[in-house]
Amino acid sequence: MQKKKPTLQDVATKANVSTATVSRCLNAPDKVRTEVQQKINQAIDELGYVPDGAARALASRRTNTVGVIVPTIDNSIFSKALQYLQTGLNKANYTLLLTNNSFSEEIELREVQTLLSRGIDGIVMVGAQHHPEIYKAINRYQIPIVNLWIYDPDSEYSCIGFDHIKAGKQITTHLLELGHESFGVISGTRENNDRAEERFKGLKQQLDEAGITLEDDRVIDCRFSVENGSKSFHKLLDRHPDITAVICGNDVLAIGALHGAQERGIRVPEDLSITGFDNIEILPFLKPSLTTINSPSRRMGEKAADYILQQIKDKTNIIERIELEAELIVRETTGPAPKR
Amino acid sequence: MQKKKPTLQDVATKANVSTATVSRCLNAPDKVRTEVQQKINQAIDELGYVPDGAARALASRRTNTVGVIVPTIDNSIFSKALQYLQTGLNKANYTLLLTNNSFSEEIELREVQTLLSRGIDGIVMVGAQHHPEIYKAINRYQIPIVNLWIYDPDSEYSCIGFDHIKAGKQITTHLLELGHESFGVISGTRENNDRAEERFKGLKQQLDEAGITLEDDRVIDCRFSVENGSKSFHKLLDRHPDITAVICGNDVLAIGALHGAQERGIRVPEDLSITGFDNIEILPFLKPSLTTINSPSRRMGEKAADYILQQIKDKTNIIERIELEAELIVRETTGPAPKR
DNA sequence: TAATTTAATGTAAGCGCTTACATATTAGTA
DNA sequence: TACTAATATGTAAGCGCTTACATTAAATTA
Repeated sequence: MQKKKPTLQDVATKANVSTATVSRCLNAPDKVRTEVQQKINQAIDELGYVPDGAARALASRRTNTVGVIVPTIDNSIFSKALQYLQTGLNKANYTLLLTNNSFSEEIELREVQTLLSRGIDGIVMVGAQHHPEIYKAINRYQIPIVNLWIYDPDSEYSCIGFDHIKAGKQITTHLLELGHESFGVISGTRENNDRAEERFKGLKQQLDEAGITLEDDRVIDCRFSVENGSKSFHKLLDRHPDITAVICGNDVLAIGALHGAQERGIRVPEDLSITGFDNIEILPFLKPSLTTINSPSRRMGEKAADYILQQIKDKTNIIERIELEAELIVRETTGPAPKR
Repeated sequence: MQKKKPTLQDVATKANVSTATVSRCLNAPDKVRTEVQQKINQAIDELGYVPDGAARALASRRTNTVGVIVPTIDNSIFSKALQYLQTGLNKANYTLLLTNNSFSEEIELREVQTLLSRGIDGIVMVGAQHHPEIYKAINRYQIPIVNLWIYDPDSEYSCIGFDHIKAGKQITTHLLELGHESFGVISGTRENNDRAEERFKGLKQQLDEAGITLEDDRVIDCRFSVENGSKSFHKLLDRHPDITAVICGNDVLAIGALHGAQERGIRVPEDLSITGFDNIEILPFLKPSLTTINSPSRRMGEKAADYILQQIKDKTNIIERIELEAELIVRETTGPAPKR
């Protein structure tokens, strides 16, 4: 057994000062004489003292941590944003606490409550659609909150991201311009996923404007996986062999669709075009490489860190709505619609 | 402004009991009369009371959280294990606190210190190789610790995983049996990554036994990315055009290598075989599909949860070393060595 | 030199909970 | 019925910090 963990008091005794001075030395060194600081730091080293986070949090009402909830960590697109978020927070001596909601509002609520109860100074979530209790709970704690990955000029809460309706329209326009008229959509899970839902809304609007009706059986909802992408592709083409363009909810589904096309001997893009969403790393290396939309992950992460830190520092809760651009990246899976 | 957050005391007052009773009602309900419980729960609901984690941690010396540090969250292979770990912990009402070390021992040390200082009841790390201060720091807190993703029968600390030397041998044996004699290796980063290092050791041993020398210029270290896989592949084949088998440190690198081969017009597996490691979801859908080794991610996650919870419950710190099997999955990127 | 600021440190009251111990209540036993 | 054992609740002392306020020492000013 080790000896008991040293406390602030032990350090104070050893350095012959009061606990208050040690505390100051740790939190506001400029308020303590250099000479005293040295004495204290030496005592800290000798004792191997490490502050107790719980006690500190209880006394100061701050934890120097920010909670983040993403739908799933099994997605490199979130991890990229998280990485920059974390880097930003670390610079300011803040720690990131990460959990995932598995695309469920109930789980998300529970996770938020855990985080709040543990104590966090700010919270970052993905999307704007959350369990109503979540906002209540967060408001009770008066901490800044930001919804990532979306942009809504009328949002009641701060958001940093891009306009998914616009993005959905963007990719559809690209296909319309190539002359496509018969569409299929593998949307991914739209339930509890406002991003996917809005992208879908956008593409549907754009098709409507072009005078193209998207019947329900040309749309397939499924969980995001390569396998589901492939299966759904087959389902779509069984129903509508005339489809020439398949819009996928994300890149993973699109990879599956591409595989499905190859299984059927459908040439991409000569016979049929496929689009993804997110721009994951592997896309340029696929054959054919995948047309997609790039999410500004890095900037979302950076801006989120800046925003949260600013709010914490100023003890304010100013709503900011930051729009970033999502960019269409045309590669080899999209081409002119085949002649009839 | 909302009214101030209610405390245990508020609940006690409202329910006309002492704070001790409320506390018991929350932590050991069977010690409180059902009638009183109802009264208390009603008060809790009406006030919207949520326990303060910091206060609870300070008073009880427990946090009901487990810290986990993975090299990077940008890897679906870790996320799968994490998912099952999280599920296991949640069942026992524990929360998972996740951070990443970016493959750096220094960052890992800092993250560990943050976690310890915040308060965690157990810690899970990946691999056995850590900053020496890490073990010291953890020991000081007397909490259970488990190293995931590795198996070492002589390990000083608990570990759950598989034998990477064996895995490295396994994949090499497969290629040797196919008649390959000229090898190249894209190992990925081996620095601060004992798993990659041991896999490399294993494959080298196996080649040695077969009387094949692996010169240094047949081995390339690089960060794990598709692009690096492709670049490294070209470098290898520029140096040694006779190479017929390329062993990659993980699947992502292997995908890059596969791409490199296609760029060079090298047929896989007719002219050259490629192997990966991890068995990520996309592999079966590649063309050709990738031969790899499957990591028992799910079982690692589950077992880690079981182990940690058990140790916390029993207040023990019994060292366990659990070996799981990593399985060779032969697909289309490996075939007989071409005839000279 | 005395009065007034300013800077450095100490004192001590909590932060919101848990828990050992004391006390009150009820059930069980002879 | 009186006594013991078991059960339920209350009392109050911390857990290890931060911080408002008090105190003291040093610097500045008139």
